[in-house]
Amino acid sequence: MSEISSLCGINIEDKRVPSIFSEENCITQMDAKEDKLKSTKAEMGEVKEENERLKMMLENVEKDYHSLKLLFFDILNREAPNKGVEDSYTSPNEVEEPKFVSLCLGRTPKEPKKEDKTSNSSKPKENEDLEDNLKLGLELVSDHSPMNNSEEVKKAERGGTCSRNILVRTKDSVDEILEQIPTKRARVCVRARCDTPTMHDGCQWRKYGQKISKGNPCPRAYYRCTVAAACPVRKQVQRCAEDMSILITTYEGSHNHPLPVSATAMASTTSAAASMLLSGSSTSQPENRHNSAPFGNAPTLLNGLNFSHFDQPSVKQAFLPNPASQNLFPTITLDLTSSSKTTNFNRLSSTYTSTPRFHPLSLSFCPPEPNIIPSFWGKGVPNIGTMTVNKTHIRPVNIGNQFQEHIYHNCIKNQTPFNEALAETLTKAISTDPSLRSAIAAAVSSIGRQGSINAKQVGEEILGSGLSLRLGEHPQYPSSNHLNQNGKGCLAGYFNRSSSSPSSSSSKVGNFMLLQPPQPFSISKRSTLPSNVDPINHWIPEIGHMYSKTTL
DNA sequence: CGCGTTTGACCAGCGC
DNA sequence: GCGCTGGTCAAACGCG
Repeated sequence: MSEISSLCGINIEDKRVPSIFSEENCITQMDAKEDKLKSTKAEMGEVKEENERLKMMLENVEKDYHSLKLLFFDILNREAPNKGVEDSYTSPNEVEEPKFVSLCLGRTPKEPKKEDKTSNSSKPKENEDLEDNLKLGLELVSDHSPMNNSEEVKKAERGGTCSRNILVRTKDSVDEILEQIPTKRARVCVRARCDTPTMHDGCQWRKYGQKISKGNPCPRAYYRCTVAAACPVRKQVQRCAEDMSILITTYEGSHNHPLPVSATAMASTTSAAASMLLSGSSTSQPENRHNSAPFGNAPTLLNGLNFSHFDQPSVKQAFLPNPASQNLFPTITLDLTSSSKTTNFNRLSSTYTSTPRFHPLSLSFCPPEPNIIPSFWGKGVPNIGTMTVNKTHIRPVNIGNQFQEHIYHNCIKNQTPFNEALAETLTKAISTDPSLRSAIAAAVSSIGRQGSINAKQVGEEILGSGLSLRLGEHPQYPSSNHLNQNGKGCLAGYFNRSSSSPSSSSSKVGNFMLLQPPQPFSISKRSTLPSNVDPINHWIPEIGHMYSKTTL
């Protein structure tokens, strides 16, 4: 009763209750309040149900998160021995599918500077770094930690936080490990021919600064992503001093927001490149350093792409607009130009004298020698797709990918022409490496945009015309060897195959949408990984990672 | 007037 | 410690 009375807002005992309040009025009001109470209770019930549902969802998410963690470390544990093994290649039929691909380009705020301050006053020495990398890489195999924790942290910080190595070594503490994952911050440098001040990559950028950097008369512009308020992604844009038509765009960080479809191509490119970098940059084996070609940093063929691994102390950074600062971060360069020759690596390499903490990777689509391999992009389109073949550049480099070795072994063991080996390997690479697929897709998309050609059109041209991308048979190609000229092709065949799969995240055949990275899927979807999710690419938006795993 | 760009100042890291 | 350099900030400016 007291409850009801209180609900009426009337204090029955209150002597000040006006006499005009008749009992009838009070009862009417009480009825109204009771109705209100009932409705409130009903609402509370609904809220409780909703709460229960949310709890269940949270539990599912936590379960999923836990299982993913377990899976993650299971993969790491299985992958660790392979990484260190001298020859991880088994057989063409046993090409290991990529377990997962991290697309995190470094989500952490600008912690390195602070950490550097507090970690160790002693300055890093390149040899130490190299040794550190080597040590850490070996520890991946041995799972043995000769260093104490503080040393470990110092080394990690000085060496650029090789989080993956730390991961393996401290796998007992999963949460602690996961916290360290984002500490490795990668940069992706994209070189592309572009007439406009900046490359159109689909994102919204706000310029916040411009500087004249040393060694380049062209100013460097600094941009922030403005798609989301707190997006940490930044990019630096600078014209190449050697060739003003080349625009060097360096991306840093990962978007913390859904990307526009038009932006996913470049984002996936940089992410894929960064994932390659992060997955392999720390596991260079010493023999690679010593057995390198005289070029040393000669681009090595990986997945049919020119992949330079600058892992020699003498090798300086190339193509990087800000060599000094970028040493703080692992950097991968995607060369989407066609003019740069292999020699550029040498020439530019000597331009900079700083010692990289990280050994930048260059993912080049350019021919080291002209006319040595068919380029397969059409005229009028920036020729970024020139697959390069040059035997002298082939050497197995353990950068976390077996494809290169695959090619190598195909050539050596099977006595097959390199080009055929490449064709076979590339096909397999594309079919098994989602990051590569994404990179190629994005590259093609960006071609379309840069060349004022609709990417969709390009894709349709390529896919719809039944292409002939027989990479190994360049004599069949005329000088230009454009992919979209005629014929049928491995790439097209693959893309068509992949797109025809009902489980593919994007289903448009003959449209380059199919090459876009999978759209972020919701938590509820992630918890069960339904069949309509791309079984290869799983985008985890919350942590900015793309997991590529067929059996997640 | 709002938004984006420009540009000089400031700060931090690094090498000498 | 000092100077150089890269990166960032923020006020001024310009444009629609």
